[in-house]
Amino acid sequence: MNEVRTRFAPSPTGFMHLGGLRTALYCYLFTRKHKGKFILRIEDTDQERYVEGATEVIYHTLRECGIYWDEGPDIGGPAAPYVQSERKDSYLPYARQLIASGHAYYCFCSREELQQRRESAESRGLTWKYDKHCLHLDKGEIQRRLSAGQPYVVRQNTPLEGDSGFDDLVYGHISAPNETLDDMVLIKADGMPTYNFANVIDDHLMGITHVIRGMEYLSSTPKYNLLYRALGWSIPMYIHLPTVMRDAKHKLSKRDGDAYYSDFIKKGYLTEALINYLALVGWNPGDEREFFTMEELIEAFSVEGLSKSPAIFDINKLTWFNAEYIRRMDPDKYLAMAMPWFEQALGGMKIDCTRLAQLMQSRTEVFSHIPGMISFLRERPDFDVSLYENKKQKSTIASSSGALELSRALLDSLETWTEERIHGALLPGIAAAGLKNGTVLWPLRIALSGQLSTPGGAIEIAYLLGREETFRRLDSALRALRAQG
RNA sequence: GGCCCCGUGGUCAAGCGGUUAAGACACCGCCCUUUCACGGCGGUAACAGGGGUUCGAGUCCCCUCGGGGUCACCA
Repeated sequence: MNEVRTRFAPSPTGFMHLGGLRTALYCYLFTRKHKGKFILRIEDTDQERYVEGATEVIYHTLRECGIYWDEGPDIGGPAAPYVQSERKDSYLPYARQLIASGHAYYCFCSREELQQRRESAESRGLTWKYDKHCLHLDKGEIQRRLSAGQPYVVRQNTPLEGDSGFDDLVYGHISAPNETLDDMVLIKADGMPTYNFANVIDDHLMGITHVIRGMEYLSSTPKYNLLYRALGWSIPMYIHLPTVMRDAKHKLSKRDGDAYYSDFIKKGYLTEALINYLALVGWNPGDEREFFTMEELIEAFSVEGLSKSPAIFDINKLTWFNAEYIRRMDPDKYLAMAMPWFEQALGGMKIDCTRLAQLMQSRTEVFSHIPGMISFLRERPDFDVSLYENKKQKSTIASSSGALELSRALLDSLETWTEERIHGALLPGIAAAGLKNGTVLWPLRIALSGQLSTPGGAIEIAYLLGREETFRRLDSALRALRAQG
């Protein structure tokens, strides 16, 4: 069997979209699995859509994700160049060859004429398809217009009879009656090839054996196959991928503002978690495994595991993956990654960040959630005394005053402010008073934090806050309670 | 609208003619516990509908419905 060669062919029109990233991932996994060559090709035949710097974004996003190409614009290769705009002279000869063999023809219809005829057809309830008007121009007429410099495009001459159905590795047999196929434009008036044409030519010239792409190309594939045959080339294998959806009705789109790789990274999602999750949207390994390194994905990947139906991107599940990856992270790495978020929430506050990180690691789902979870350390929010009420802890607003006074008295004698000492002062004292731990520690935590749930309990928070701030908050809470009662 | 594709719980998704129809996320409950989170245990919840074929259908066929894609001198 010949070597597997695949390609990922994005357009440099913006940031890396998650749908595109998943396509690149599957393409990469398939290729590595089969020990083939993965090629990166930049499709920039549309000058107007070119975005400065977009190519670089593609490069570093892929590399950051652990997707490496064997041939590409920046590293070269036997089929160079790998940027379509640099290959523009190579398409026209093939178009001419197709014209000569009758598989394509010059078309001089202007956009206005086309629009008119299309509208006319549609108003009569007919489905518009290019009417092959220019196919019937005689040679002399064509030559005359050409020499007169009249603008033209080159169109594919699709047959009116027969069938161009083909077999897709994921979707199985796709039927395609030729009569439904339109004569698509191959060469635009500016001399540049259309995406459709350039794709076929480049895939062949680059020796692509397996075309892996989104299923939006499923219905144009028959036309591509006609081109391959007309040129006498062998048709690649096709692996079309189901769409990644935002919800049942919409695909994940750039407009949502939530679809770019960089958006997720900014929010504090980990690349590994994102890749792991993305791999599972539209593919399953056939067993119960959920956590995969890139190596394991390569090992497990198979076309049989690919699904045909569109899959909704579930931010919930991604977040769960992210939280799992964070929990499994080396504590030092967690501290390093969490630090900027700690600083954002705490400003210049002096605090034991190592301890804070220990408390936060199992509670962090997404890094951007951190500031909201710990900002109470910097400034205690105003809170309602009803927070002191907790049935299970036998804590009431009435009992809380006493609990706080007791806490204050027990802590007052402490000189060394460590968790161990705080614990050692508080718990025996609570026991001696004949109270339940929660009855004292619940209100204490509320008084110190001003909120129902916190990372860590009363002792940890008192420690993090430091002696001075702990007493300041205790006293303020006591005052509020007295004012109340 | 024409053509193409898809249709198992809220979501991802096993299942490839015979299963009590897995598992994961989410949700709910219980346990652990000074809150929350983690962890442990348990629970609610699905074959879009209708016809066939078959001893037997989520699995095969047809129709209906629902959804997506595509019909550009965009890629």
